[in-house]
Amino acid sequence: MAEDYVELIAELIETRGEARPVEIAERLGVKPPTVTKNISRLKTAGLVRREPYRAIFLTDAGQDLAETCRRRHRIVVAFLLSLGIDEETAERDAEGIEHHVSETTLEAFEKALKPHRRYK
Amino acid sequence: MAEDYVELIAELIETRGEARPVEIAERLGVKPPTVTKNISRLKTAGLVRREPYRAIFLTDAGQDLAETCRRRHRIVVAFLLSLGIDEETAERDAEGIEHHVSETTLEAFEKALKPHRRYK
DNA sequence: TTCTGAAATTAGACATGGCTAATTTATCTA
DNA sequence: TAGATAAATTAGCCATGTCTAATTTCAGAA
Repeated sequence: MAEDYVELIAELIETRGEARPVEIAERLGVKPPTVTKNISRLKTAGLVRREPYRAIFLTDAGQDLAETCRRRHRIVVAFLLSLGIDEETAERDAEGIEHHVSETTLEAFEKALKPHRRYK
Repeated sequence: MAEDYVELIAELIETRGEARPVEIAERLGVKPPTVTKNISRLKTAGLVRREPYRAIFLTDAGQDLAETCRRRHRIVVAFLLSLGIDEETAERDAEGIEHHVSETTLEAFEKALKPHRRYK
């Protein structure tokens, strides 16, 4: 859960300027109360900083995790695309796969990708 | 959960002659009471047939699901191996990945694999 | 500056999947 | 055949992640 949230929060901050529960709920396909509860868990875990009714920010730890997740996501998507899979499927499958890929496998994906230069 | 269970039950029946909770617990890394509870859920779901204190059998639906899962598992493992990943990592990662791979991606894996002929 | 509508939160319920401790059942052996 | 032991089950607890209904807060428009 944490990974999906910090990844999305980082993206929202980048593209929208800030991350709001209502946006997160829409993007993750859950209801706002679920987001509120999960954000407070992330806060307890030291991944986000925030005051009630305000926008959500990532702590340093949160940013690190987000960066790790986004790198994995990028690599997995690029790899699937390099196999000829369509973008929508690649995105959808990567979402599920990225949480289960070891560093070893990720490196193998990168290596298999290198000659193509279709990512980054 | 159901997929992991039926997959393992099918394998145990094949290699051991029968599937017992204690074996399942060991293989999945959970405790026996957890297995009892989950088996009864699988029974409710129509995937297994069984009487208390007896071995576990798959219904037709359970066998179909097991077959589907095992095919996916085989393909994913073979594909990871074909990338040069070691067996242990391939097995471990496949365990997580297989539940998130669409048929489209699975076919892409098979296709990428064909020239190697290292599976089946 | 007040009020209204959207966003967020709280409260409380539910399903899933895990655990420990205690009990029951089945089986094998003495 | 009677006990002992290993397997299985039951009871009851916990954490996670979801929901709906009700309430609170905030911010912009009248």
